This record gives sequence, structure tokens and C-alpha cells, in this order.
Amino acid sequence: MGATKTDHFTDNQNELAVLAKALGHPARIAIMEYLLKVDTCICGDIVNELPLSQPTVSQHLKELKNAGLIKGNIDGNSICYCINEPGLEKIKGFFEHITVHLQKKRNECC
Amino acid sequence: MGATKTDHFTDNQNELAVLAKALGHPARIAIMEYLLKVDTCICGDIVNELPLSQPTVSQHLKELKNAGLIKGNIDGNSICYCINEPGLEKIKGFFEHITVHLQKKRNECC
DNA sequence: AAACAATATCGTAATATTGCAATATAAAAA
DNA sequence: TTTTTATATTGCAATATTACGATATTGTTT
Repeated sequence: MGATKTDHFTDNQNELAVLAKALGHPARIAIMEYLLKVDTCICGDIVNELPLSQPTVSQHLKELKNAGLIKGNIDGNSICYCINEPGLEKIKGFFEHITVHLQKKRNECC
Repeated sequence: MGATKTDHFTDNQNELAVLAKALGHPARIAIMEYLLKVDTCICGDIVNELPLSQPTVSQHLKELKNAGLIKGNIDGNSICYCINEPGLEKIKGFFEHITVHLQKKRNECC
């Protein structure tokens, strides 16, 4: 096998997993941090920033975009990327949800 | 190729990626949600809860543990698992950091 | 139009992940 | 001590990811 059994989990679980997976690579964390710093930039800026080739960066951007964490606007010759807030809200909500639960329970393992 | 170039990124970026990657599978999201609900449980409980075999669940638990998101205490015959708060704090901090930045910038893409 | 610039896609090799049957390990119960 | 229970590990097949050279695409300049 090797294929994830997505159909056995809830939509919410699958959506959260897609978001988390998209952030599960240091290059994509670095891209998010860079976008946060510069607010907006084109692909070429990221290629200059990261130790990766243009096709590899393009692929990482595509994954972040598919997951809904960034968005890109065509701007003439280039494409302007920036963070997509709704995607971030979704995964941020997951951690807040967990934190609230943990605070109520004051959990001490076993 | 195929191996992530971890040495080209900062420790912080690699750590965040490891945490996010560990959550990048619906089964592992489901395990975290289940642990949150029941506070503490043994591996067998999760095997009954999820549509996955015992070895597969065991492997997912191992990954969550390696990433620092859960911890397990040996309890006689079985192992008692629960959420490990410090790991969660780390990744939660990342999203809070992003949110604070975005609020300041009121970013409108491009 | 031709050359250039920015980005995406294709093809492919290397590696990693997913899932499970079979088996190992270790403690508890009989 | 044998059996049962709970979990981990091994081995392997199927699939996914990572990375990049080569190439395609599309808009801009000259």
C-alpha cells in the first residue's frame, strides 16, 4: 500500500491534515516566514532567498497554494504571492481548540 | 534526490516542520483529537477507534511521540498515552506569531 | 517579430511514507 | 509455567515526496 486512507476520516480531519502537511517541510515554513516579513513578493524573490532551484520553489509554492495557505495574483509577467488568512485561521483554530481543552483538564499524563 | 535539505534551513524551521509533518496525516489528527477527548488512553483504545491495524496505529503513535506531540508511560502491560503540552506550545506559538504579524499589516494580497 | 524575463510543467532519480501480515517482546493471568 | 494480553518491530509492496534539468508558457521589452 502507501496511500493514505482519507475516506476513513472526517472532512475536518482530512482538511487539517492537508494544512499541516503543507507546513511539514522546512522550505515551506521558510516561505511562510518570508512572506510574513515582506508581506508580498514574487516567486523569484523566494528563489533568491532559499537554497533551492526555481522548479523546486515553484513546486513548494504550488503545494502551499493548494492547501489554501497562500494565494497568488498574476501581475503581468510575474506572480505576486502572499499569505491567505482563511487557511491560517483554520489550522490556528485547531491549536486553540486543543489548548482550551487542555487548560480545562489540567492534564497530567497517566 | 528525494531527501529534504534540512541542513540548509534553521533549527527553528526544521523543528516546526517536524511538528507540522507529524500532524500531516488524518490518522494522527484523529489520534490527537481522541486523546484530547479521553485525556489518556492505551494504544488498544486507539486501535478500536480507528480503521487501521494495530501495527499501523503503533507506527503513527511513534511518529507523534518522536515529534514531541504526545508522551507514553509504561503502565504494567500496556502503555498510557497522552498529549505532551510543550510540543503543542511550540507549534501553537508559530501560528500566534503569524497572526500577530498579519493583524499589524492588514495584508491585502498584491 | 525577436529576445528576454518570470514562472510552470514534465520527466525522472532518489528517498520517504503508508499500511499490514508476521513475528518479537514483555507483563499479567490462569 | 503456560497462556493470554498489549504493544513494538521487521519486512515488504504500493505509493508519495523531494529535487532539479530540460522545456513549455506567457507577458514584456527592444
